[in-house]
Amino acid sequence: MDKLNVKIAGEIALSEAPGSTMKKWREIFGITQAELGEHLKISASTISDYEGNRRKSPGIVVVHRFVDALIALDTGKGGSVTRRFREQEQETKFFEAGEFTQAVNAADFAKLIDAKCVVNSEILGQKKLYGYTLLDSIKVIMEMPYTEFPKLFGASPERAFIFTEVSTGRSPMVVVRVTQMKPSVIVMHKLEKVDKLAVKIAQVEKIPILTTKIDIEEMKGRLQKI
Amino acid sequence: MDKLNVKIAGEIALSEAPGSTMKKWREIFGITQAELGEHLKISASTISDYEGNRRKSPGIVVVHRFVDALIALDTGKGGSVTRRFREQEQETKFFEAGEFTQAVNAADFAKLIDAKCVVNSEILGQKKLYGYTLLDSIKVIMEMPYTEFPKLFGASPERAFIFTEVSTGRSPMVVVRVTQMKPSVIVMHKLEKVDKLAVKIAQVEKIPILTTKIDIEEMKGRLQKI
DNA sequence: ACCCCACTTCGACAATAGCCAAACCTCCCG
DNA sequence: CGGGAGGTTTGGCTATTGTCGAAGTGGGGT
Repeated sequence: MDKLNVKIAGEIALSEAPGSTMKKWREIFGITQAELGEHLKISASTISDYEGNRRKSPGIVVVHRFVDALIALDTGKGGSVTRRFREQEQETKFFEAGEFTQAVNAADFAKLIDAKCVVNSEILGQKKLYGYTLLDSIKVIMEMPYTEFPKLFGASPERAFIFTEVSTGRSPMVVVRVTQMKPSVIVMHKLEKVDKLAVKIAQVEKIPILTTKIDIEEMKGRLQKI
Repeated sequence: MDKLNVKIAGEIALSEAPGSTMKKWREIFGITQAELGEHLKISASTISDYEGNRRKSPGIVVVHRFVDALIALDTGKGGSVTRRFREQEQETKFFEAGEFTQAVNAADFAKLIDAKCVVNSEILGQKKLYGYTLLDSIKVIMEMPYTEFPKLFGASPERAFIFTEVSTGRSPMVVVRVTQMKPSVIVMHKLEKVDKLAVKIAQVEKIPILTTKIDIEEMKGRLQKI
């Protein structure tokens, strides 16, 4: 059952003037009484009766059909309203952080996620991780306001940054270079060969770079088990 | 209108078997038909009629009363169920963030919320604020998962952290000291005298501390106007 | 001025909700 | 075993809902 549907239905059901609430939602969806009536196979005047609060306690079946009709008609038109509400619901998520309950050695971490160390492998074993942050590199770079950057650290800066949607791996490293964010380890998801500048940055910053090809959900699952 | 109420009402309204859903919720609340009936001044058998789905489309007024009764009865018993759901549903409710549309000087900000600067007042005028974060200090320390910390920053780290429910002000400052969160200004709500260690931390971190006694809702109102 | 569209208002009527009381189940427990 | 607590079932009565169509209102647009 969809959250938006439940919300609309709930609002109508708890309203002192259910009809007015129905009207509000119909208008939000930009649907005319006639359209609605046609879809529901009832006359437009019936809709108006409801919206005018002629029925003080419409049955929930009416409410149910009403809500479904709004969604269905909206979907038929491209679903713009529905989409807007769904988007509103989920706060823009640029990243996902997780913490480990105990320190994890970076080399063990690499094994866990089937990763290969492509840069600075000699210092990998020295790094400890207390958590990880999964980031969509495109989104981080293109959409995330720079003021959000400090957020990426989560509880501890001693963590792995796992970049997804990387092409050459250069941009993520540039970001690491020019900002305060200095993770212990960087994982590039599904990266073929690492950009030269990226390698240089990693060396200067003394951050090992790992690459892995396992599925993201699979990876999250494995990390959760720590 | 409360979210939990809307959710229950919405679920009932959209259910194929509304009575069963009503029953489910009554049981979740651990209320007997008799209790419910008494509260609603209808017979228990009527409740059973509904729960047995004898009415295919109960009116929303019935649903409304039903939901209200559940909440009221639960509240009368201490509100444990209600509380549990609220906690479950809003993990992010540890804090409330707001952004200003323009930079605000910290000294002006202090005036706006009737605050007095008790530490580092000489640098107050140098600080700029782009937003604020209201936090319940007890909750933040006791209940907030580490992974939520980064969210506190909102759009910009140059903001005021307004701690409510403070006793001496020491713990919030310790948190600031040991984590990455370094706001521009810290406001302690209704704090009598500031703890000595807190003062020291503030000096080390160069963060002014303000205190104010105005009502929180009043404060939110004033901040919204910026 | 005229018309169309979106919407409102209202009388009518069959179908259903809303409610009760009384009888009936079913555990659980001393 | 006996009884009480919690729940279900059913017939029955009245108040409302669910629905229509016809007639009416008001704001554009041409």
